[in-house]
Amino acid sequence: MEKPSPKTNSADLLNEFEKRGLLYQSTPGLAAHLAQPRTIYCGFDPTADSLHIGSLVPLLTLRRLQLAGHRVIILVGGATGMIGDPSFKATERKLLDDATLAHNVAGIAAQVTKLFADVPAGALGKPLVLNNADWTKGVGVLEFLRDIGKHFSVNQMIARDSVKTRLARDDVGISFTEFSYALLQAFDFHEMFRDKRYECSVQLGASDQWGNMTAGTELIRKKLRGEAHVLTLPLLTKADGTKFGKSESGTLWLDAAKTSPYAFYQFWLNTSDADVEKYLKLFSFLSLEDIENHMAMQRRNPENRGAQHHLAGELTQLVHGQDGVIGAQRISAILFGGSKEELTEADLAQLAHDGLPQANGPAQSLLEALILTGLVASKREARDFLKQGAIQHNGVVVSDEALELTPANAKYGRYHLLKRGKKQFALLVHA
RNA sequence: GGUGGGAUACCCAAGUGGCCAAAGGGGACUGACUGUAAAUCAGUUGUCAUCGACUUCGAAGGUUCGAAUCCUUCUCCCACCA
Repeated sequence: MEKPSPKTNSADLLNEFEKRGLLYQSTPGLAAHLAQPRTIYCGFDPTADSLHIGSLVPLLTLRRLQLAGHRVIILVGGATGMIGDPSFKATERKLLDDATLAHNVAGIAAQVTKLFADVPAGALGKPLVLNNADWTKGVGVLEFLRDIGKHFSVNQMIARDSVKTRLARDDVGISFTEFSYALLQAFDFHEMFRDKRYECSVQLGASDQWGNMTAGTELIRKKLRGEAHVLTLPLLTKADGTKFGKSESGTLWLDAAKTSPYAFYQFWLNTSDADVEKYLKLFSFLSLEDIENHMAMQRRNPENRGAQHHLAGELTQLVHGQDGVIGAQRISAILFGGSKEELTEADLAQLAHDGLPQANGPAQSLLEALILTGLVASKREARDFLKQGAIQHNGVVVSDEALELTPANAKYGRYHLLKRGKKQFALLVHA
């Protein structure tokens, strides 16, 4: 990794970023540059039709910048997505076909548009969502190699750490296609810098993008004699060393249809004590003073998990809106509040309505119901869980796989609340 | 085009005729303890079933009583050379 450059502390905003742990590296002179309203962009690769929480730090940092009076561009990589970024990746990327790519670009564009809908326009205007395919598609190969490729030194490119990972391995290599990714990304920056509609002069990205990003500032300097800057965000880590952003159910998407607001809320609520302060600083819009207050209370009464509650509430609000938070909190209160025996019919109807994993069906065996609701992957696994005492039916541990779930033993003649392990719930509802 | 190497379960990786549903590690999950935390300890981790059966080691054929392991063809990947 290239060494972090000296950081200026002349601008409050960057100062704040640094205190929050949002600033990893930046180009010299960034603080002075940001003294005036600027346009700042960050790119997102359309590897799926929704972004996931891994993209939340850059997205929210863009939000901070827009709120501070700058204008931000969310760039969806319709063009670069065809290539795949090799930075620090162990193996060659899978290429996506055109239809998938178009679908993904559209999905992400809609998503970020919604996410920034409530942000006010600054001196330069409202946030923009762009697709780099718009200016990349029409460029010919010869033109590109001649005008852009000429400015890149292969010697420098292969010296980068982000590429070395791949060059060093003896079982995989790197294709020229992937190797070219940095050129395309630099070209994007160059185009948005040059275009009078954007005059984008700053790029934001994760720390693993440093090489690709500075390739852009170099290109702008050489070709346009322009001044452009970059700043990178630290890679998010967890205190116990495991990977951030995964839960039992897999990737946490920002799309409510892929990850329910309830599951999203629960993810943040389950943040460990060791990580919650860091997350509040990175993700929440609370001031540093307020965060310190939360943490003081947290240290006095860690079992209340006040900091986690705030984190979960604020982020669910940002991503899923008021309705999302209310639903998620309601389900959480019902499921983790009192005894399951006390659930009212309205509670259960609410759970079903708020998107708890559920299935509708006639009377059937417990084993079948577990599979139908998706709580278990196979009968084999279901028997395992039953044997281990990990399955509850309406609040009671059950171990008989043949137990018939009928309207007779359902709550209010309709609802079977099933639980696997400590936190996985699902409903079987009779029509 | 030439030479050599490789493809094993979620991932990494051992295995080179039967003792292989396949070592080991990671990850994940479950139980205990707790605060829906962390750490720790114990267990589970191909599918279906009562013993047991079935499918799986890049793909398709073949040899054999028996194949992840041997043979043939094919697909894909990598390195070096031209």
